[in-house]
Amino acid sequence: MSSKSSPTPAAAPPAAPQPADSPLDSSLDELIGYALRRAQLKVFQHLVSRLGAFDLRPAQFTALAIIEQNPGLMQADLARALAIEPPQAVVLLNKLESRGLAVRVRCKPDKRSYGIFLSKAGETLLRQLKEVAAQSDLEATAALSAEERQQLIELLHKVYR
Amino acid sequence: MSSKSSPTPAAAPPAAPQPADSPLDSSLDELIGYALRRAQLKVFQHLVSRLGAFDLRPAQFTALAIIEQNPGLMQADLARALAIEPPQAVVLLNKLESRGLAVRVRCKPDKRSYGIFLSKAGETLLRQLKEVAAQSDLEATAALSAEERQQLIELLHKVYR
DNA sequence: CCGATTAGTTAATCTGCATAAAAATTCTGC
DNA sequence: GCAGAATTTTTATGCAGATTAACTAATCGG
Repeated sequence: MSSKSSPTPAAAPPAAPQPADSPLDSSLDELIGYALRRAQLKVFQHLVSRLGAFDLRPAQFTALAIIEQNPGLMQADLARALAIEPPQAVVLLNKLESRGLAVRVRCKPDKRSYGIFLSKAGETLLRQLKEVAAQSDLEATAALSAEERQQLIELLHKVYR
Repeated sequence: MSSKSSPTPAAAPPAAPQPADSPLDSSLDELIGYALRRAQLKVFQHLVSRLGAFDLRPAQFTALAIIEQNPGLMQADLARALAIEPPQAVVLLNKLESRGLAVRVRCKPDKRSYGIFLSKAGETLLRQLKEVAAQSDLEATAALSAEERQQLIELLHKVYR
């Protein structure tokens, strides 16, 4: 009986696993990382579907918001703020610029770098997007009270700050 | 004045944006989705580096934990629990099986499906992995007290349940 | 027994993301 | 002021993860 070719199963077949997808984990439920991943996935997907109406991805919305708060910043700064590599900032900005939402301006004494700004259209759209994002947030976290939302935000800030 | 070829910048160049990466956002800080994404990224990357010592990815660890809790489950069930598509479950299981951590057993009356089980080695390794994951969790959320961790977990469960 | 359905697999494709190298410009030491 | 190092952006390449479509094998319903 020790001549099994494959590793020996460690438990006997209990016939039917429950087909529901909710109680399939258990030891994982104690892990913050696991809960974070699942919650983030849900909220993110909700936002993706909402931004889809504008043909935008979350990172592009984030980029617009960062540019608004830091007009004239350089691409390398934007990349760092988005936690992406510079080459990705290029394609992201290309998209935003080709859609007329942001502009690269050669204005510094240093002619290697650009200053990045929102266009008027970008500013206008961003105002809408902020509302959309805020609402998406509320909807995706409908199970929470306003108080709990505030608690959650503060705890999350503590984690990544 | 209306003859600009590119979209008009909406703000004047304020010379130097602060190079720090911390205070680059602001309206984003009110969004739960944004905070979730950043916190999740941090905790996830921490776990990735810890599991790297075992040449495992987080999804593989999660799969092992799910198999342990649901011995004999079918691949389709596993895919649903992991929120991945069946073809991905195939490559994931191939890896686990080739490393001798899990086994597919044709045992059901239905000879199309497999029952999936942990091997002895898989059970042993999983015990270690759980400790590693729990510790990684603690380290990545070192800014929180035990109480705050419990609060955070409960809030996150409310969001994705 | 035969068509329709289901579980698993394979293959082709796509995407996001990272790394490396290239091009243009600025800075530094002498 | 000039050669070489450093910096900002861009281009090119490659890779891991994921999705889709098509294929095989087995079950189910009449």
